[in-house]
Amino acid sequence: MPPSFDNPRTTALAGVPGVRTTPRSDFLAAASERGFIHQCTDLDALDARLAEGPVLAYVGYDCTADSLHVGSLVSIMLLRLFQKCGHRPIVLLGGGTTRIGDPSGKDEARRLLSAEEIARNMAGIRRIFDKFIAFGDGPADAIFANNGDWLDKLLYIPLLREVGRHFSVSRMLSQESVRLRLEREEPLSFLEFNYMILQAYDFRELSRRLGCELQIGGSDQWGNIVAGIELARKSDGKTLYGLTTPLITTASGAKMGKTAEGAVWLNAELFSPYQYWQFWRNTEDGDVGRFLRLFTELPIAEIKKLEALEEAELNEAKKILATEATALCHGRQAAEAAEETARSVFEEGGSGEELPQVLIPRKSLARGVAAFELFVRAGLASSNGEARRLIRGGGARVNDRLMTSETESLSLADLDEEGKMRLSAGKKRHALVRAI
RNA sequence: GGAGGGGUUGCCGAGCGGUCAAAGGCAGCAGACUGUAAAUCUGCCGACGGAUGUCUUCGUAGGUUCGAAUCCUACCCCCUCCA
Repeated sequence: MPPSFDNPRTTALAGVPGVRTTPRSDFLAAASERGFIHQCTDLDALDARLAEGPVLAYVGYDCTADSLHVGSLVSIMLLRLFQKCGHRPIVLLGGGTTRIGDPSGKDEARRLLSAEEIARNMAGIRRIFDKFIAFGDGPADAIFANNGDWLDKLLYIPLLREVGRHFSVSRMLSQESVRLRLEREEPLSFLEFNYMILQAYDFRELSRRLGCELQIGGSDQWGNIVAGIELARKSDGKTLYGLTTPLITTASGAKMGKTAEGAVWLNAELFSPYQYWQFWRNTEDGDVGRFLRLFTELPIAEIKKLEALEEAELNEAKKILATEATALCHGRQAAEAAEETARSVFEEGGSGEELPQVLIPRKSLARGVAAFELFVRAGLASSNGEARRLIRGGGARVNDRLMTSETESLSLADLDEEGKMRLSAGKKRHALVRAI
């Protein structure tokens, strides 16, 4: 009996209650050991297939922003692992699907993006992958694909006749992404409703063009992935596989990836290596082991030692997590520089070179600049009002001196011997002001 | 097409002629406590170079009124039921 659409056969994992299988393939063994696997359409069969020889797998990323954030990192790390195990990853950029908008996990439709925005976003996203995955023409080199290459050319009537007939509306309505929206009485346009069909089409297309057999995605992609598997089975008689990664939340239940600065982006221009390092350094205690497994490549034995550290000792493990994760995304050198800055700032009360900097003309500084304005310029507050409140609330410091008046102005006299001053918003967020 | 319900500050959600920059919750920021953690408690949480001040905000555009998120008109969008 083939896996049903709504409730596919999910095989229990080694190490998870209800053990049935110990994966034989390197990839599944490592992926499950490190906590990457949430659900699989047929774990035993996939395992057997992976053990036979190299497989192609894809993950799709829509181009809704000019960078990806840590939410996507789980699947990126899993693709990286996949490649390291001798298989071939395909990174599918959603040049076509981004024009539709995936309703999965969203309460409302996104604003429609223009072709120019999508192209710009795609370029930004593409750069990220070069850091994590090796692309090229070799047998294990990864491939970039753009679903705009085929989706943009589709014709409506032929699509309906050829693909539409394989889709049952009642099944589509029962998909979580659709059902939740309807249950909440939130709007769901026909445009968005079609997203799953196009994603299914992508999977079949990649299987036809490149021989792709596996789609990996976040747990919210389950329905879309299964739809593709069903389509390929019905129209091509092929067996494809789906594997989802868990949604990563913090130990206290929050969705991971939000900080004072907003989303944790993977592009250095949007989120500096130092900020990135800080993000990982501030991991909750209960998440350290899990994050080390997912977001670093340290051997499991070492991770077990690190996560066993207690209380304040655990901070050492967090530093290793931060440096290793940052090294993967921004390079070892940037990671070590960030670590050094953090050491200087937090352990010596100094100021490191990696802190965000603002340059202020010497002239205006000579005249005196309102402190709240400098806080805004330094990115420590998003409006003058917010900066004022920060000062009023006793959270603002200049060179470690607590600011007491929100109208205080800062001048050349506040610069140190090196011609800089350090602004702090709370204990963790710092920036340097330099005169030019 | 018809009938009904609805669009409120990042989100959820009260308000239904003045006391409303708009209750409450969540998220966020800061303080205390700590370990750059969590939990907890406290304060802040539209913008504006100090304001019992000004401006912008309650789907959009008009209107009534001394005064509108609250009333009226038109329009846009969403939901439910009927056709």
